[in-house]
Amino acid sequence: MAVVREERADAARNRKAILEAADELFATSDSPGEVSMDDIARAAGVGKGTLFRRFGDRANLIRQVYAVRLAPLREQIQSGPPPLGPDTPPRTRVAAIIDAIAVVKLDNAHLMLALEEGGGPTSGIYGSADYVGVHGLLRDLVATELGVGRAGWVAHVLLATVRADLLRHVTEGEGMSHSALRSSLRDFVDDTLDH
Amino acid sequence: MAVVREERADAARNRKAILEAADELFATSDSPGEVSMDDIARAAGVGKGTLFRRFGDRANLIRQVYAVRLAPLREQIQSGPPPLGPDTPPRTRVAAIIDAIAVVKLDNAHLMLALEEGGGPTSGIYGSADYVGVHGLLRDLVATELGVGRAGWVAHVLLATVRADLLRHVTEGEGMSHSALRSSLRDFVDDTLDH
DNA sequence: TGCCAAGCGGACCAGCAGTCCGTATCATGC
DNA sequence: GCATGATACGGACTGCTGGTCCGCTTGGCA
Repeated sequence: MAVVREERADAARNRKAILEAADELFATSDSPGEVSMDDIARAAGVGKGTLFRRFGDRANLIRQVYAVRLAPLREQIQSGPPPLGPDTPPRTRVAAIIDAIAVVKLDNAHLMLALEEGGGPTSGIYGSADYVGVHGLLRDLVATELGVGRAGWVAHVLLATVRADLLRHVTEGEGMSHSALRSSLRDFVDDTLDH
Repeated sequence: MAVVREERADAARNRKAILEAADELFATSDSPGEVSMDDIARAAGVGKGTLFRRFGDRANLIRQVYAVRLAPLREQIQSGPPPLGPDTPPRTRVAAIIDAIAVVKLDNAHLMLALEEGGGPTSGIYGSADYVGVHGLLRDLVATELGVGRAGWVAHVLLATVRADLLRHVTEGEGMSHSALRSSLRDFVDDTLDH
């Protein structure tokens, strides 16, 4: 077993600076597509080489920023208290998870757009570990209500319902309030699980 | 009233060649993102300037190709016989429309991906006339079943359900057959309209 | 303090969408 | 059939992108 090399201090500092700069830029830019890697490097006070050395490519950088923002939610779902944590009746938990995802995406709209737009060339969001993970969990939860046959598909539909661009269109384009949206979403989840 | 200038013969010929070449390239390429405008110009036997003169930019070219492929469906919905045409009970019609959209997207998977990926920088699919149109129609149809309050949101959800990347993931990634997918979709639409 | 793996940065590259303009072609009036 | 001006053509060109490369610097260990 090889000893895992400790990350050098300057490397760690730069990683942090890059993640923060990227988060800031994605959060403030109107369209995430127009944030370039050079912009991020400059904002982080770092050379472009460093940026690519740390993160490999743009898609991965975006995923990492996203992972930071998503960590608390993942934590809550994996081992937090009800209604998100494991100690919750399936139906309630599904509703809570969908609601929580919606909230995170509404709060981090720009970043989530960046992820869903440029997250991967061929793969898209559906290939990401995050999607697969949450889909699997929802599938299992839904299966206890509707049976395994329909669960996989229903879980996809539930997640399609909280896609960042849809949420943005409904709130910014149609002017629906966040609370009205969340309530529609809740009704929809309820109805969907009623069969 | 100014007489509308007739399109010159060579211009018309080139437009057709470009649309056909683009359709072909998007249909055969694995990832639509890797089809460049130069590729299309070359395949159409036309200079790049011509291509941009006709279509303005990439997003618009994709929309035009898409419009050609979608024309028959739009026609059917606007004035065809049941179950797609206007002379159909709302519930049946909604199901038929969603199913027909799914079929078109499954049959033209690559092109639809191109549209949804690169259809517009900020706007995305939700800004497109096609989306707005079909959403409006579905909203009205759904309203007769569920009331106007929920109709707008439900129409969005129904359409989110037939997004090209989701359909692709479920069929190619998870290996679901087209018929199984369509049947899941039909069940889902039924259930959704049952409230 | 000396050493060297690890890390750094920015010049560099290939490829992209989109522009520009000198040249060629079409349609029309005669 | 021909002259003529509007229309369209094409490909060199621009500016910018994501990503690579490599000579130089730095951090951490002995």
